[in-house]
Amino acid sequence: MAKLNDTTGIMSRSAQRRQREKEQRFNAVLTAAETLFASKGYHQTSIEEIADLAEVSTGTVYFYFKNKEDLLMKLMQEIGFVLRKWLGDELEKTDSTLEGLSNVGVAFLQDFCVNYTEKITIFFRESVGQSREVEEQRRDLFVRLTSDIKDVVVTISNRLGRSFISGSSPEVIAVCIVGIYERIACHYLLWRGDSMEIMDVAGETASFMRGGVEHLFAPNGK
Amino acid sequence: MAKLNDTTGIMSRSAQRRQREKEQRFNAVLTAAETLFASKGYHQTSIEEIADLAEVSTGTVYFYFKNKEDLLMKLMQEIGFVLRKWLGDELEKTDSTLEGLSNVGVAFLQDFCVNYTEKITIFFRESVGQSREVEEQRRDLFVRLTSDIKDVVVTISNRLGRSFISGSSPEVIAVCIVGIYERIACHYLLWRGDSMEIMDVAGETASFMRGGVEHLFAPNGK
Amino acid sequence: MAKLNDTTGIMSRSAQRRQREKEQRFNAVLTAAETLFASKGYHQTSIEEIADLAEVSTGTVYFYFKNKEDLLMKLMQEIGFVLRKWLGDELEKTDSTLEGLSNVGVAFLQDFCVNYTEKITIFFRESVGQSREVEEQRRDLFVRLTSDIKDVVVTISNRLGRSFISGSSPEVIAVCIVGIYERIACHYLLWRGDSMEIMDVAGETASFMRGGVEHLFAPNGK
Amino acid sequence: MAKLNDTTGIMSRSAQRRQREKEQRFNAVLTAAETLFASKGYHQTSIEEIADLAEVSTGTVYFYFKNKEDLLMKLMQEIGFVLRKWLGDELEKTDSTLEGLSNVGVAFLQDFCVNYTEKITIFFRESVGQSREVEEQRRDLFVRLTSDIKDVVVTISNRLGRSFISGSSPEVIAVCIVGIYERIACHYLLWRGDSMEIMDVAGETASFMRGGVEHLFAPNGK
DNA sequence: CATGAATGAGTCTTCATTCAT
DNA sequence: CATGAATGAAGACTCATTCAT
Repeated sequence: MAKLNDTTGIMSRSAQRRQREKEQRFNAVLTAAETLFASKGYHQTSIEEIADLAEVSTGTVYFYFKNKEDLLMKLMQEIGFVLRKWLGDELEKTDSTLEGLSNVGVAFLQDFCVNYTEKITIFFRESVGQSREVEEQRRDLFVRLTSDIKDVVVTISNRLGRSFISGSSPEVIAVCIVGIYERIACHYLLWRGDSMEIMDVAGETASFMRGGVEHLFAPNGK
Repeated sequence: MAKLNDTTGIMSRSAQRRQREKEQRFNAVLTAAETLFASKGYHQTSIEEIADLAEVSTGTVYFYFKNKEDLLMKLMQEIGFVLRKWLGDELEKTDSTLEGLSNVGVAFLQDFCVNYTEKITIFFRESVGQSREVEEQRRDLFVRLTSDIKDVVVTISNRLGRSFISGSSPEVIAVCIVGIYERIACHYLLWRGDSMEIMDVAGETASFMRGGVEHLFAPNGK
Repeated sequence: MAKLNDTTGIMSRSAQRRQREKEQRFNAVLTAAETLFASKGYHQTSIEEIADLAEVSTGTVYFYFKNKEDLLMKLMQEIGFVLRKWLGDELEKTDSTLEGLSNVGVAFLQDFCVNYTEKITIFFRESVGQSREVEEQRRDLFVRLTSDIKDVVVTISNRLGRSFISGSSPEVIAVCIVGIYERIACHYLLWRGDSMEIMDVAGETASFMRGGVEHLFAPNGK
Repeated sequence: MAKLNDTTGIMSRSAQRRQREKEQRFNAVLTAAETLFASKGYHQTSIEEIADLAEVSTGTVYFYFKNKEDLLMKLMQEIGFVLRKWLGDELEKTDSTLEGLSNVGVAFLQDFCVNYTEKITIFFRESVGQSREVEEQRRDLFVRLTSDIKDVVVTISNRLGRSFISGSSPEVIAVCIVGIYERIACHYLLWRGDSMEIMDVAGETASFMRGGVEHLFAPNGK
């Protein structure tokens, strides 16, 4: 996962072990924070609780993270990394068709959200309305995701030989898609806590998305 | 706006005035909280700051509101009231057509969000990830809005003599619509802070929405 | 009971009524305070609660009493008055014999404490450890009661033609007696809350007291 | 005195020192609280004052004690421990005679009260009429002391081959004794603040007590 | 006189952060 | 490096008291 100091030089065995232990500690703290932030909320979680769960001291937390906010920032980075990695992989599997995009949407709800509920919770709930820095990073991640999706949408349109009704369409589409999946996930997974239901609605959600995208294609030719 | 004690009995003039002043104070505090929560954030705002801005003492704040959380709850109530009132009025103006729904979407971004940016900010950002009670109320409001929209969608489909691909479609549609408008508002208004841009994208957003809705109509078979 | 302004002059009927109402209000507040102080404790009782129970406003409380402490002071005065009145009456009934003193002791536990539990609670518990003024008044009442008892003890000894082993004996005896009855009341009534038990031990307590007094008589030498 | 964590395992020297310092801090805070509670009163003493006197920060007070009430509770524990330890030691010195009991009574006033005036003040004054928990602990201590004394009284009677006029006599006697010494201490030491006088009355108090006890012995008849 | 809304000083309490060992 | 005790600024909240009506 995350690397702390990528001092990829020659190292003695013991130095390697120490290096490994450091990374383990770093990840232990990060994981503990993820668990607690998701279940109790960012403000309701104290550094001491995180340290306890990670089986380290509070001081150690501050060795790896500048402060509580930094912990959340690093967590967001990790979440962003995992999410975009997943999205990239999924998108690659597709053949740049609307069908493929639909499949990714279904997979997002049925696979990603179900398996990474904590990450989703932090991204969609706990990181909201915190400090300016966190908000900025949150926005960045959203922008990047939007951009990823926009690119796919553009690719799809090219492949189909279609254009959009305006230059801003791809972005609007991407933002809409992100909004749809955010709220569907919140509504059916975080609030209703029902991973059955989300399976059911995944298909319809994808249909809705597809309909939206198609509706912004410019009238087809001639 | 908000009424405190609607003791609409016989009252002396002076009693009426005092009653009025009480309501004014209540609203002054609520408005101050709205302003500060929206600009600085809920946690970054202290009761003292709210009191100062409302030109009352901290004690007065606690006379009208049980505690800080209660202030946020009452604020959410007010926001919910205004938002649903606005939505209800707008929806009524439409003739239960997709065209009408699109217009409401446009108006939401171009009118409501621009004129009530603070309310939008609190609803979409500052009320997120707070205590269980606040989260519950937030969810309630979302559910109610979703329900409002679902009803319209059903009405439209009836009027068109069309049905949906599944029984859950109207709800999925409503959730998607809410998600779209939430994120579009956040993206273009709260983050970019550009009320020009939101004017531009309002139309395309409405188109996307319309496409999504239509795509969940069952094939219009004979 | 307590008089507020003893303006015993000529008064119009309405003035008399108003006077009466004032006294009623004064007593209502005092009684409410007594009830609440005894049941919830002095510090746990707010002026507002007292006002509510007395069915007046907080402002009215402050019209009759300088402040919260004054309320406790006046309450102590009332308690002191009732207690010393009762004691005086009871002692008068006796014929200045040890037997008579014993009877008073029994009556104190069986009658007074049972009928005036709230007053006892405030005197023995709630008035303890408050401000300097209250503590002083408490001490004064104790001193007065001690003095009352000392006088009786001296009278009894005179009547018996006996003297004490030292000049300070009567006072020591009185203080001991007060201590005995205070703790017996606390132990069996306030803590065990059992008014049955206190009936049982009243006799033995009186015996103990009697034995103590007699033991401080100087040897009945020629 | 008080031990915090009696981890009597193997410890490095420095760990031992740190452990010792922790206990010292704990005791410093406890002692500061004792001093201030006794002199200014529980409610009139703020945590900040205690921290100042103990030369620590307010945070440190909360590191060792859950809250202000806990501080009082722990103080009461300590007082109870010291008092019962002293009483146990003194009673052991006696040969279970009334004479011995009298001596303990004298020593209580002349030694204990004079040397531990603050503890006495808190036990007899400042811990009264606080929260339910504190009152409960206070009662517990009283009950325990009463029980200790009851046991001695029973032992004495056995040794003398005498019985009491009723089964409840030993307890009544014990409660009376506790009451006597409580009030004598308050009257002469806390109120008059005269440690001379208490020396004088100690003997007579003991005589009174002795007379009381003897008077509850059943007639020594054949 | 009675009312009850307004006041604001006073406290407890939390907890992120630091740093000596 | 890890530890965890110590720090202290910050803030929520209470409630006795006042005073305009």
